[in-house]
Amino acid sequence: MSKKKLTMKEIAAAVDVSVMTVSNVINGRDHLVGEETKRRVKAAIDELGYRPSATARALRSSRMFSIGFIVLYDERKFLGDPFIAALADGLCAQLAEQGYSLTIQGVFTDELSEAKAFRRMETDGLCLLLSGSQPTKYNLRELLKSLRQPIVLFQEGVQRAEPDICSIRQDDRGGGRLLAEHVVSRGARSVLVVVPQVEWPAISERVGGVREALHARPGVEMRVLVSESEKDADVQAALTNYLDQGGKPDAILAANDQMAIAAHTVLEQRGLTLPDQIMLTGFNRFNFWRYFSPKVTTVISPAEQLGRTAATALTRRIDDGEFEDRDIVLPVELVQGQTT
Amino acid sequence: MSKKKLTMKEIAAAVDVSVMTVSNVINGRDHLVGEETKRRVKAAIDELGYRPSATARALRSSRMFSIGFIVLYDERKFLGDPFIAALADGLCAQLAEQGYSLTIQGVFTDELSEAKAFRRMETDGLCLLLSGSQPTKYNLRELLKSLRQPIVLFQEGVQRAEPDICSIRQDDRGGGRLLAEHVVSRGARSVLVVVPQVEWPAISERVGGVREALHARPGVEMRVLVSESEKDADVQAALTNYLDQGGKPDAILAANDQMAIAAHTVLEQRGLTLPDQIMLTGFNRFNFWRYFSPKVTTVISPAEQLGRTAATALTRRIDDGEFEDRDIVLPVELVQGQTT
DNA sequence: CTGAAAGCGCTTACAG
DNA sequence: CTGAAAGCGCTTACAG
Repeated sequence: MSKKKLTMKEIAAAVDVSVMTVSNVINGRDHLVGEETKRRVKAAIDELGYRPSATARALRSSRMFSIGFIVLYDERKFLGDPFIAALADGLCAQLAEQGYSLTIQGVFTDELSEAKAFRRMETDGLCLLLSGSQPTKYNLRELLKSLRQPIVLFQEGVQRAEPDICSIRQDDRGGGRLLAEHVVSRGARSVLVVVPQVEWPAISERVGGVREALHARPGVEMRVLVSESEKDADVQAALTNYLDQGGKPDAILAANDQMAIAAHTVLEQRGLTLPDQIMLTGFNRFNFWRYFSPKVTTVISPAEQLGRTAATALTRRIDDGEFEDRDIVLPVELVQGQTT
Repeated sequence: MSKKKLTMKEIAAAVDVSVMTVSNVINGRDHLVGEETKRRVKAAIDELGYRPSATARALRSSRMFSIGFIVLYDERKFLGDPFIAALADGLCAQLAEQGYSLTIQGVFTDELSEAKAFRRMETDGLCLLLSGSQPTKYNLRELLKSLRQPIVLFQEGVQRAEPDICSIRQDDRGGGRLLAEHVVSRGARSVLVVVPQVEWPAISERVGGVREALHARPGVEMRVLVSESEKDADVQAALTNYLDQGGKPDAILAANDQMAIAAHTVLEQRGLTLPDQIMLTGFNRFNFWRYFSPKVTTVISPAEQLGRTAATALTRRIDDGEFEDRDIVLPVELVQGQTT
């Protein structure tokens, strides 16, 4: 194996053709190269172990074959969050299949203003998972437009007149509907929805779905309990307070599995038996779900599939010049556990 | 905001200096630029919203400011695995701080031979998490050498005479020792270590640590139970079989938390109470750990810190030309749960 | 089907 | 302290 880095020039010299021809062979422009020449060039490439410089290609053709994934987060979780990890996993797997690589970047919400992260990214497209309050998000939108890259936004609502942004999300509304119908069909007449204070679009959708389903059932009462955050202690404090004040829901629909599990501790302490005296549901069924007993009735998040879908949508967009579909919603599925 | 992409040329023209001077300002070569010139260049950059092309810089200087993370895996887990996710998280966070980006790539063990993943990577350094059997790993080593990039290997033993490979791992041996000493100090006289058949170096180390600690305690018996895989069903089958044949360990030390939790089901079915009749320990304490009851005594994995350490080691290596330390071991910490 | 020339946007290595 | 020239390794746009 030689010391120096090989270039097209060396290959061209070895086969005695021009670099142009080598380039054509490498890029599969078969109609521009003779059968025999092609064979000889390929042989030389294999033999000498040449690999093209992606950097040089990128500089000249402004195609990077690389997608960026930027995650905005408040707390210390990022890839520790199972949703984010699953998204990244799906993205990575699908992009690899299409010959793209994935560059990941976590950005703290308050560092956003500098937006160094974005500016450094030299990619053909960007995937974004936002978080934080709406005003921050608004500034972000402005920023995104200035990047002139196709963008996939995860778990956000449809975009207005922004043609180069594609929204990909799971059917949170449908999930809310499924869960509400499920507990009602099992006898619930009063439902308590527990949500964190921060307004994630996904969570609003879930609540919206519950409301929609219950509208069709005039006899069923729905209340919303807002906990300060999605942390266990906050959820438990809010629920304890609610029950102390005489609240007696037939079913508690938590905004996600973690919150449902936190709520379960309170119910257990009070000696409430599930599902007889009270029902409980979560949302998402990530990996940790199976370690908790009882198994909480929940809805399966297609998180990895969201990532794969994003990869496909973006690479198509890069090839075709526009997004085929700018609002993609993936279905969720109810899983009955032991709590309903 | 202009349509066309800005280059250094435009900035240079705007301030009426040469591109060379703009380049010097951007790269902080302050001794080469006058105070006043520098100020004016910076003003123009801000005003016009110029950002340098990382690609062009990379082509010319062969510095990518990018690190690759390649994960070899057999099963469908990749970033779904909490260890991998934590590693990636730490890497990403620390690299971002140092102005580097992270490119992630998952590679199936059996696709390794093609090694396309590696060849495509244009990075300044590589982090690797291997898996699979030893022979595969051996081929890999050969491959790594041919890449001519500094490499960090996670959770592998020290490398022989390979100067540009740095091993970073947690103190699995020490963790094994801690757990063994702990159960012995609480009265265990016979210890059963449960490991999966696949030989991960990290797991061999854990077993080695247990053996080491028990050597110092002549009265204590140690046995090793090999389960076909680390899957729940396999662990449970192996343990059931062992107990059926009359095995009566005082303590079961599982190779990790998942396996400990799987084992717990078997102990529970048999009506064994923990920790009185039998003790149980795991390893790693990832996020899911807290969802299981009882809390299993375990050891905290510094996984995220391993990632951060890798980032620091690699960027230093890139700047200094060689690794400062080629075998870095991070400490683990015992957490007593309710099972010992 | 094949190739010589120009250039992507920077940095290196010089000369002033 | 400042700048003109060359070149990193490819692809684009042409001419034959």
